[in-house]
Amino acid sequence: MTKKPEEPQQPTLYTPAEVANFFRVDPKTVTRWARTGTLNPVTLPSGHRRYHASEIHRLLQVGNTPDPDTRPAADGAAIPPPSNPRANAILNAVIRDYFDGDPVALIKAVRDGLH
Amino acid sequence: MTKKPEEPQQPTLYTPAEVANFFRVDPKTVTRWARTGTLNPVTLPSGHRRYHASEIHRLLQVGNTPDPDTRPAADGAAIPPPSNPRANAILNAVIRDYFDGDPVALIKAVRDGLH
DNA sequence: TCGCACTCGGGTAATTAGGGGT
DNA sequence: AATGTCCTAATTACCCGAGTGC
Repeated sequence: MTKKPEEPQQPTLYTPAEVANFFRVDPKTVTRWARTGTLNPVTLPSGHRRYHASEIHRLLQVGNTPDPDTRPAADGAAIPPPSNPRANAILNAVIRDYFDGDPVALIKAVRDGLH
Repeated sequence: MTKKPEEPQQPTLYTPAEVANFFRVDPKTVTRWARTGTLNPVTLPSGHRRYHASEIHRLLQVGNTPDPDTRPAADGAAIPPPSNPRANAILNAVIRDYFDGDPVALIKAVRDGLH
């Protein structure tokens, strides 16, 4: 982020319009899905919504390997990214605010979200 | 990160770009939130802003449905979100931006920070 | 001191939410 | 029951130039 954007990264959150295009429906319909609980988006302070890419992909049944989102190169992924002090700072804050200060809990959460 | 537990933990501060990535909005929007009082950032002498991680995390979880509601168990699902849905958006962003989209790399980083 | 990416402003076009009615 | 469309108000995105951070 404060680094370089370089490649067209895959967003982890989608806008209503993007989701609407994926499903070929009106954005209004996407909004209804959110209100009825079909989708669980992130809500901005203003009330606007952003939809989890993983959730959208799952519903689109793109659940194959070509999933453009978080893809763990299970195999010998050349060289693991170097430890980033910035990332460490953020992770500490996340662990403190979301996982009761327990790093293991975070690892579990991420791991559970993988297979 | 989880190492060097010596000093009193300083509050983690996010840049406008980082906050923008977490919410999938334009950095300008983050600035607007600050001006309208939605966010109470640290203001540098120059006028630039830095946002408290705790505050961002709090807003980020407002729109996320904390309840593990009944989800359509679509088999062959893609990568489901982390078990802690409230940390979903931010963790995915961190994985994407700092760990080359590789969740395993994040886990390693956290694990290495434990001892 | 230089360079580059980022952030600050404003101004204007494009999206979004919400309700109502089809 | 589920969508698509019309409307308004509110919010957000992209444009610019200038200043700041690292």
